[in-house]
Amino acid sequence: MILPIHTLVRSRMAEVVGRLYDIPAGDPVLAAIPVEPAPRRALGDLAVPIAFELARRLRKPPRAIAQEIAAALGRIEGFSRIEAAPNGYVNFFLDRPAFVRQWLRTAPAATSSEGKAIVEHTAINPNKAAHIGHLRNAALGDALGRLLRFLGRDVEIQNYIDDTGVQVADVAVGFRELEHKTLDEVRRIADTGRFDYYCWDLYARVTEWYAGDTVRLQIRAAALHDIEHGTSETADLARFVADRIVRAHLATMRRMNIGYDLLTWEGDILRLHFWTHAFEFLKRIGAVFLQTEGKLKGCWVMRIDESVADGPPSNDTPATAPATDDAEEEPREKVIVRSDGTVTYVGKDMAYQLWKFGLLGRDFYYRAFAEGPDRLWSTTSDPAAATPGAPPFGRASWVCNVIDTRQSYLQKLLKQALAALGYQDQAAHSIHYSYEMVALSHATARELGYDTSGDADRPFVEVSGRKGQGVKADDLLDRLTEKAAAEVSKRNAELPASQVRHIAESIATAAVRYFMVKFSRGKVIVFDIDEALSFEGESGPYLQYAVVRANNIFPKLKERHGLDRADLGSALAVASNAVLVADNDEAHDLWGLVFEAARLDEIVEQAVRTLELSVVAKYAFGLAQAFNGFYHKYSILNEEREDARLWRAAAVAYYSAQLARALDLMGCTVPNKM
RNA sequence: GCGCCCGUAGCUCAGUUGGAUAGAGCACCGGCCUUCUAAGCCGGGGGUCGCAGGUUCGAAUCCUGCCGGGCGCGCCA
Repeated sequence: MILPIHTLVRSRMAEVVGRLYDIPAGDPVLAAIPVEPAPRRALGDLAVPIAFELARRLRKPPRAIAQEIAAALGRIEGFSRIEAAPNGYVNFFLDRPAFVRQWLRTAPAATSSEGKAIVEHTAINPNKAAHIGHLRNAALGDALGRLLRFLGRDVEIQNYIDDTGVQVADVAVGFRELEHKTLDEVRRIADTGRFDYYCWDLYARVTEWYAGDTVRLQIRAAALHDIEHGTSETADLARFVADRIVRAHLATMRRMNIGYDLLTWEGDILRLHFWTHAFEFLKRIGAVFLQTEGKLKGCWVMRIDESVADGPPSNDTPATAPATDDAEEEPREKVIVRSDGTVTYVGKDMAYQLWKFGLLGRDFYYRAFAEGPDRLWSTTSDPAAATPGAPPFGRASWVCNVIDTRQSYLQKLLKQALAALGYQDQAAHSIHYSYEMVALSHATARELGYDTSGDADRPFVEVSGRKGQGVKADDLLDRLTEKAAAEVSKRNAELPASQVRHIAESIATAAVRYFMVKFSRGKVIVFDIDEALSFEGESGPYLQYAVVRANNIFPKLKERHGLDRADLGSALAVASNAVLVADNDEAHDLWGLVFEAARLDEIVEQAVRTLELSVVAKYAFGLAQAFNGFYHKYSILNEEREDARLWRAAAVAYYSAQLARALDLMGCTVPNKM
């Protein structure tokens, strides 16, 4: 664990500096002492630049201060050396042998006393196949859940299903009006082919059909009404479509190693009158009110406070808040309940959010949606359909909604509604995990045969389910699997087809998942098919390969030297430390690999704190690079000095375990061959 | 118009709390498979960090203004 080391360095530093220069304990200089990884192992492991900060105050050159601090620190348990660099850094050298021996033992599982965290992600409209935009969402959401669990948090993953929205209604209308199909006929289509692909095309056709004559929009409105209330054929059709498409999405996500704890259906929120309940709250408190004049007359609206921050709450309120003295600027109002009495998406979401925090005073019924090793629960509004034994869902202390940045405005409203109801704490723990969208590069759009003339002067082409324009998730996975299978067969001619297939699937998944997290979240991914299909350079397969090669060493080590991977720890206990503590490239390179591998915990902590998961991807890649360099430079099996062989094997064993953990955090598995 | 995001090598992107010589992948050029898997490694060329001010011992990073691009701001979700 590297974290306690930072803490140790910080506290000893604060103590010594405070004593040396008579600085009180509360001084900001001592409150947050920066501890950085040193740029090169020859310079040290941890570096503290505090002397620069003190230089002006003490009117002394940084170098002299650093020297005084280093001398005063003396010896600290766990460090072999502490020295002042000529430029003013105080550098800490870890006791290498002690740490390698310690790290080689299995790391204790982290535990957290914080309450349950709910992560909502995926939430694809159940009316068409999943596309690459949805993959980014799911890859990020799933990885976030894994990171939180890594930190010991109790995590619940929810997938929201909008089964009563316009998108499902549109496909139901398509089957009825364009294809004149009965429910039984639609069922036959679903049973005999790729239903999500079929609906993908149908949805695009319906969109065009509406555009052909706007009168047809009334049909949509009627269908929507039917689905929300009625037990009509259209409602049955919509129910069927939603159920089948959800199952298709689950299958797609399974290929990505993504699963859920609970499916929450919007229809259940409606039927259980969650909204009615939430509405009473909001009315009583005055958070929503009936507009009696203007164009919003007859609507229940919420006044929008533009000052509500999007990110984590900052406690320093800006004293210089810009005075909105312009009277002509009328306050923004957001419709929550339409004049016809129906509730908008925002309203339903508020009720859902309140439920997530256990604030609604109502609960769903639950049914088992899928059995098997990863049992999946689903909400239901029918007590008779409930399955006994459901765990206590909801009641979280931290809620994170993974939704792209285009919904920032609505997520802000959600937060504000909680605050307006007096739930300041929950509002502060209502997190919008916002990320930028996925678009298509012109080259890829052209390759897929889309008409991009409308986007000719734009930097990229929009992905649009409505237009049926995009790369389907399963198509991408299929292409990757096919390509990976060819590569695996090429290298392992003796492998049976089933095993090739299995490995290829693992590679394909890693390729997609790594691709989706390697970009920082604020960056638009301009999806280029050739780039995504690459297995070289900074890619998931590169990382997998770096673990596979390392793991291959151990059976041979056992065979040739009779040394078991599990016994490295005890073998090291009697090995000489010389190869690790020398001041030469060999020692620095060996230690460098181990030290880098040990930074995983720190990286995870940073990724969760900043909600920037790309740091995990970048770290894993850098670690793989470090190993590949080491692998080429230093042999293990052919190393003649026994101590060196032992330390190297230990370093590689530790590295490979750590990189495998990092890969697992991104939902990637490690094949035994590639 | 208002709000949020982006601008770093030819292309795609990293750059942590402001800190040591601004890095990586792709592409390009040159090397390395009788030695643990070449999905790899080593070397090379390639930079006004959008522009201009400011703060600081120190700025790609923080502040202000501007320029360019994207996305929001609906009785859609």
